[in-house]
Amino acid sequence: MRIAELSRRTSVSPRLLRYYEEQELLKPSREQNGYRDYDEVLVGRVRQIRDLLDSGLSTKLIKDVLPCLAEPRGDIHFDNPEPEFIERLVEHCDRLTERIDVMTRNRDALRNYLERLASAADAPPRDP
DNA sequence: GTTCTGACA
DNA sequence: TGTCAGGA
Repeated sequence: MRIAELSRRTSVSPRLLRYYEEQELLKPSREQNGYRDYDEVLVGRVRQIRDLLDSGLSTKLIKDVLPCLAEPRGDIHFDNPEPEFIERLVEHCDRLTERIDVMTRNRDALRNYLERLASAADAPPRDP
């Protein structure tokens, strides 16, 4: 499919899709006229890139981790054992854990407020 | 009409 | 990231 269709199906602008290619996150083939030709499976890959980016991972790290995540069940890539790489991933996991904790607390606080609000509505204070 | 690359904000 | 230019 061409860039416009992938863009429509992933809600990612053509500009960004070209940028992802520039960062080597995607490598679509080309039609004879030079137009990018995206494989069906890339729809899922683009969404995965979006999720990873949203989680705060850099495009550089995503580039290295994508092939690992894309691997079929069980298989693990050991060809990239660089300690630096592992360290970055561990750091990111830690950051995510921290954010999840913060969000969980915020959600619980809001939920609690909402519950008290509902209770107050059920048993309103008697009016004069 | 659609996409491409490069450049600028 | 969006947008514009100048081509194909």
